Amino acid sequence: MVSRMCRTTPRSGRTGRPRSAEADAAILEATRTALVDLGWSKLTMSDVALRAGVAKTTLYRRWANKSELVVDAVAVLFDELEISDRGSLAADVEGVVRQFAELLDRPEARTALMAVVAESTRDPALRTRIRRSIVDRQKRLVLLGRQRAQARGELPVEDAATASRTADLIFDVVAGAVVHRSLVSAEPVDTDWSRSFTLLLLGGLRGLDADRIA
Amino acid sequence: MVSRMCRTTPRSGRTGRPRSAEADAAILEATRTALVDLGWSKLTMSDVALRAGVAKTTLYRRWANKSELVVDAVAVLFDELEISDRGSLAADVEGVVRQFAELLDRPEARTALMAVVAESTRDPALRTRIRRSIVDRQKRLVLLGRQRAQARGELPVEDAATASRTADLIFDVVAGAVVHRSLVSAEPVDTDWSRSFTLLLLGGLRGLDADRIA
DNA sequence: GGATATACGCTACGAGGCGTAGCGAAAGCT
DNA sequence: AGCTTTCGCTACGCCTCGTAGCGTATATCC
Repeated sequence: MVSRMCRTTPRSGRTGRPRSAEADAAILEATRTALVDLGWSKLTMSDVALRAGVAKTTLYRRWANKSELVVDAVAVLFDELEISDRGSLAADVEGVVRQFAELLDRPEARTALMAVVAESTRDPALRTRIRRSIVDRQKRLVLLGRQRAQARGELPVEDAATASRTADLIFDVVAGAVVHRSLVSAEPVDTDWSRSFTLLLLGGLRGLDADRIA
Repeated sequence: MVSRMCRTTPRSGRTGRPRSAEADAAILEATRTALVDLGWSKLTMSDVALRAGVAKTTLYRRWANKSELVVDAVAVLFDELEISDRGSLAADVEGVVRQFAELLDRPEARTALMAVVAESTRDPALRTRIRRSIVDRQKRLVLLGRQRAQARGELPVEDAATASRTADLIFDVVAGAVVHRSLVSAEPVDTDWSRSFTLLLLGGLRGLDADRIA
């Protein structure tokens, strides 16, 4: 639960007045509500500072720009995702797909996510920040799901290298498809779609195994 | 090939001096090179006007804002995609995946695509513009690929409703996965990945059929 | 306690983008 | 011709960005 919050170096030296943790929390909260009210493009640093009851300079002491601030503000939302054991791999996948879709329905998430990814195409530092605080942390869902499925005998056990590549593939397919469905196609991720998608994914996984055996 | 280019109404009444087609082309071209040089966030209307050798006011007579201009400038890139007949469904899918990945490697495409999608989450007009000029036009690839595969006997023929839903699903999975792989995970869409992904997808499609029969 | 070091709130500022208004000139159409 | 619309140009008000400078507050170290 220790959110790393790797903002502008808070000076590892420990002398002087420490940064206010309340200010941190207020700023991130204000950023989220500003995202809801205004969206990414109309969100301004001055507005966030005003909402947080903090001076604008305080924001710039912690975050270099809007993108980095928003990544930190939104990252915590993704920690709510979890893959609960529903008895079968299909049910587990379907559950996490629905959860992810609900997350993307929240205005602060949908407006921020694509925007920071777009920004990251020209900002390597931002890209690694996104990976560390959002993307990589969600791979746990894939790993856990696979682990459970293997324990149930639904999926074969693979060597480490293959397992890693397969997990990456699954992650891109699941996250990509859900994001594309809800943000680009702008169609609902309802029960029907989730079920069809899960069927497609699991069938595909069996195909991968079959290919490996053959 | 008639690019609809539905910008600010060019006055369907036909009297008066017509808009310069050269200006149109110069502006869109300038927008693409500006995207390469500066990226989405640092691209300015003034800069595009300068590059195009056109007054800034001319831009605003045609496009309401940066997002709409960029959508039109980038849309033409997607028309280059084609699904050539490579003899098998697997080869066809793999080919279009690689093509799409190459497109997303171009700096003007990668920086623009996510940005306008992000913007569209708060701008319904922009969203429909994106759908019409980019997304929907690419579904032809899915439809054509399926058609060929059915002719080869690789895929069963379905009724119209099922076919439409399946096509949408495939589209979201393919486009979503490739975008996520290259822009979010920032990993290369190389031969290995394309092959694994195709295997997963085709295996999944067989699974969908099996489920429908059972 | 005092010295030091940092964070904070505040004000002010220059730089630069946005989008519009108003002008005279150009280029079509009837 | 006369009408209509576009074009290039200049100028403008509004807003945001990100920084500098100041006095004050709050920590740690001696």
